[in-house]
Amino acid sequence: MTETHSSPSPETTTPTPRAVVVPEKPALEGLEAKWSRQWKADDTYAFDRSQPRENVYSIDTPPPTVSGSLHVGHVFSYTHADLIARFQRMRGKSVFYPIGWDDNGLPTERRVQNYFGVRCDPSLPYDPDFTPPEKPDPKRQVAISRPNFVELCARLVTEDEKVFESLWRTLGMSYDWSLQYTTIGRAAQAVSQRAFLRNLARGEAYLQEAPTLWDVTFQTAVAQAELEAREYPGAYHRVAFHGASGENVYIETTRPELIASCVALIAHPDDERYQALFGTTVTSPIFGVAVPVLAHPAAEPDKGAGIAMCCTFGDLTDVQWWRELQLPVRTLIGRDGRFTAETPEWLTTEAAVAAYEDLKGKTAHGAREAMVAKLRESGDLDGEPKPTQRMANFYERGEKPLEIVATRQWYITNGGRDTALRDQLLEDGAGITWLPEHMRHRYDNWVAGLNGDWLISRQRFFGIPFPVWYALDAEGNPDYDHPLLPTEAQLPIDPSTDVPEGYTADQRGVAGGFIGDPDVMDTWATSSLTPHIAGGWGSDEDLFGRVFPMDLCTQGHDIIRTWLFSRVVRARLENGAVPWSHAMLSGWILDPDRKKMSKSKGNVVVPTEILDRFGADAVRWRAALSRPGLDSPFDETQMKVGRRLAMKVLNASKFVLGNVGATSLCVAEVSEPIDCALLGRLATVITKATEAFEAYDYTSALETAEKFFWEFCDDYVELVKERAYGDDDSPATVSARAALAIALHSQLRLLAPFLPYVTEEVWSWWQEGSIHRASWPTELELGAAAAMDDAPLDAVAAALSGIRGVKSTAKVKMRAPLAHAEITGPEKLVRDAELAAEDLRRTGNIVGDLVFTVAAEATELSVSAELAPEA
RNA sequence: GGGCGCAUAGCUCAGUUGGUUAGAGCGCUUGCCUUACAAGCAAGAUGUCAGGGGUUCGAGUCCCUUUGCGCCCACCA
Repeated sequence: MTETHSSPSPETTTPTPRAVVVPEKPALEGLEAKWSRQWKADDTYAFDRSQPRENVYSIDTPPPTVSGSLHVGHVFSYTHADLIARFQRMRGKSVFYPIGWDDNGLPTERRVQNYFGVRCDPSLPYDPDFTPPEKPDPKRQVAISRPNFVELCARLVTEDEKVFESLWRTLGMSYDWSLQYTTIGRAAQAVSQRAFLRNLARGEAYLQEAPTLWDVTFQTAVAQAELEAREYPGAYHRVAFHGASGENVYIETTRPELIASCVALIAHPDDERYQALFGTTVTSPIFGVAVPVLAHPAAEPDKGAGIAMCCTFGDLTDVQWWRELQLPVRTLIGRDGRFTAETPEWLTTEAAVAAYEDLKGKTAHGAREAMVAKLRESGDLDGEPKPTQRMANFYERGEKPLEIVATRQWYITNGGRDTALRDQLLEDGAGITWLPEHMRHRYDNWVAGLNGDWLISRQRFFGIPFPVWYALDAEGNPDYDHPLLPTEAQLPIDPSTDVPEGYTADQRGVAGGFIGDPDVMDTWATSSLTPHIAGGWGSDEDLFGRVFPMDLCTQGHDIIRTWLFSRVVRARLENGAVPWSHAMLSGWILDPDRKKMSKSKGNVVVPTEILDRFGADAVRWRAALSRPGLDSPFDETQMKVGRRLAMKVLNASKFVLGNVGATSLCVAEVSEPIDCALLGRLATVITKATEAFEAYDYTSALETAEKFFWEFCDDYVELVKERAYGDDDSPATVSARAALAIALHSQLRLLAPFLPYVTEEVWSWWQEGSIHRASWPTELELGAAAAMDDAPLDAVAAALSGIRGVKSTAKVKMRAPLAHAEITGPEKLVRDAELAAEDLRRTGNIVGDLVFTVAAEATELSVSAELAPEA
C-alpha cells in the first residue's frame, strides 16, 4: 500500500507528474462499489498506532443497536462524525476511528424470540442438538435453555452486523475496520467485568436489596435513564378508611387494588384537616388492617384528598415515605406483575383472607376490578370513580406501567446519592466542548435531577454476566455480603459455568457450595465503556495511552442521559478524567411534515433506498447540510442537489484534466492577472473552510468550498476556456492551465470529506494514492499567489454576467456574436474587468469593439452591447 | 412546574463583534442543444426578518414583553 501523504512542500506544489486518464463518460454509478472495495483492500483508513498522543485524533462512535433498524437520522449523524474524521486525517492526524456493534441486551433478545420463535427458560438444560423451529410461531414460542438462547442471539447478531457493515461501507465511513468491536464480545466482557470489579473494590459498585422500578412484561429491573413518562388513563377512587371511633377517613387513589399493601396514611404536617388524626391508627377497608396516620412534608394538601395512602409500592413517593418513615414492607405484586399466590401474613381476619382469595394471581388491572367491586359492595367507595389522565413511568420499550418491586440489584454510584460526585460530574460536563453549546443544559439537567444511583443489573439473558459468585451456607442460603470474585487475569468469566477458586463444579447450588450471580449487566453498563473497549484498556495500555481521553464523541441528543452521561461516570470513576474533549450532538431528521420518524407512523426513510437512488456522496452532502443539534426535515429534492454537485465534480474535472491536459501544479506558471486573482480567492476559501472545520462547523466548510466551486465552474472556467484551449505554449495559455489544475487540486481535497467517492475517482485520474490520505490544502501551497487581490474575479464575473444578460434579454444563444460592447462603471471595477479583456472578448464572442468606460457616478458595472447581424 | 431551542422568500436554511439597498439553494418565470455537463447553462421575479415596546445616529442582530411551534427534566395519592 502506498502511503502517499502527497503533501506538497510550501514552495513547489508539484507531485510526481503522471499520465492523465480521463474516462470518456464519467458516471456516479458504481463508484461506491469500486472505491469501498479499494479502500478495504488498501487499508486506506488504518490507524497508525506508532503516533504519539498529540498526533492522534480519536473518536468514540456510538455502536449501533444491530437488532434495530437504521433510519436516515442515523446515517446523517454517523456521517457528521466521518466528516470530522476525514478532515483530521487529511490534516495529518492519525485518526483512531473504531466502529462497534451494540449487540447485547433486550432488543436482541426480543428480535431472537420473534425471528426464531423461541423463548429463554434458564431452568432448562443445554441441548447441543437444538435447532430452531422451521416456522416460528410467535404465539407458541419454544422454551430453550439459556446457553441455547445465547447461541441463537450470537448467530443472529453476526448476520445483522454484516448488513450494518455493508451499509457503513457504502456510505463511505472511514472506520479502521480492524478496530471493530462488539458489546457482547470477549473483549467487551473482559473490560466490563474488570471495570466492575474495580468499581466494587473501590466501593463504587454495590449490591442492595431495595424497591426497584420493575417492568412486568420483560421481568427485569430498569434504570432511571430508561424511564419514559407517558400519559396513562386511570380513575380516582374515593375510598374510606375507618377511624378508631368509626368515622371515615377518605383518601383518593388511582390504585385501589393496592389497599392491601397500605402501610400508612400520610398528610402534610401543616394540614389542619388532619392534625387530630396524626398519631392515630385507622383500618383499611375490606382487609381491616391497622395503619398509622402520619405526617410528611412530601404530602401535598391540594392533591387528591390531601391525605394519601402509602403502599409498598405504588409509586416513588411511596418509596420515599417508606424509607423516611421506616414503614414495613407489604408486597403484593410479584416479578411477573401478578398478585402473589400466597396469602400475605398481615391479613389476619377471616374476611381479609377470603377477600384476598379473589385477588390471587391477578394482574394489577384484574385486581383493581375485583377491589372496586368489593369496595362498592361494602360501601367504602364514595361515589363513582372519576376518570383521569395521569403520568405514569414506563420502561421505554415497555407497554405496561412500571411496578415497584423490592429486589436485590447491583448499583454503580453516579452522583444520584452523593453530592460531591454529582458536583464533580457537573464539572466534568462543563469541561466538555458541547456542539452545539446549549446541549450542555440537558446534561446538567439530567445530572441535577438524578434520584438514585445507577441500577446496572438486569434479570435477562443475553448480556455480560456479573463476575460474581456467592457462597451457600449450611442451609443453602447465599452469602450476599461476601461475594466470591475472580482475579482480573481470569476474565472474562461466566459464573453460571465457571467455578470460583476453591470450589468444584459439583458444589454448584448445593448447601455449603456456591451459586453464580444470575443477572447480566445492562447494555448501557457495557457501552458506557466504549472508549475503554475500543482503546484496549487493561489489555493494551500502550494503545489506550495514545487514544484516551478521546477528542470527540458524536451521537444523537436523545442519548445524552444514557450513553453520554454513563461514559462520563465511568471515565471519572476509572480514570479520573473526562472521556473526550468534544461532544457533537446531531439533531433529528424529521419527515417532510416535521414529525419524528418512527416505524409505527410508517414515515421512516430507509437508508439503503436513498443510497441506491442518489448515491452516497449525495446523501453525505445532504447530511453535511444539517448542523449539529438542529432538527431538519427530510427532503428528497435536496438529495438531488447533492447528486448534481457530485456529477458536476466529475464533469468539471473531466474538462480541466481532459481537454486542458493539465498536469502541472506549478504556481510560478500562473501569470495572468485574472488567474492570480482566482488563486487569491482560493487561498481565502481554503482558510475559511479550514477554520470552519476546526470549529467543527462542517456545514460552513462545505458551503464555502461549494460556493467557490460553482463560481469556478460557471465563471472562471467559462472565461478562460478559450485561452486554455490554445495549443500554443504561450504564457497566457500555460497560466490558464496551471490555474485550472491548481484550483482543481485544492478543491477536490476541500470536497473530499463530503464527497469521498467522486473526489477519489477524479483523484485517481491524475494523482497517486488516495485523496483521503492526501494533505488538506493550505494557503502555503499557493505561494505568493495566495496574497493576490481577488477583487478582479468579481468585476470580471459581473462583466460576463452583463454580457450574458444582453443575450438572454435578446433571447439569443450565448455564442451569438456581439458587434460592440461597452462596460461602464466605477473606476476600480472597470479597471479590474479590463484585466480580463481578452478573455471577455472571446467568451462573449465580441467581434467588434470592446470598450471600458469609467463612469464616476456609477456604483456597479453595467454592460451595453449590440448584437452582430447573424451571418 | 423547572430548563433549552426555534420563528428571516412558496420550501430548506445562512446572516460573524449592531453598519449602506437582508442573502444562498430549491421551486417559479423567460430563454438557450454553448464540442465538460440538458441529470446542463443563462437571465429574471420573490420578504411588515412572528407581534409589541425599548436602547442607539443606526436593530434581522442587543434588552424587555407577547404569541406560536418543538425538545429535555419533573409530575403516578
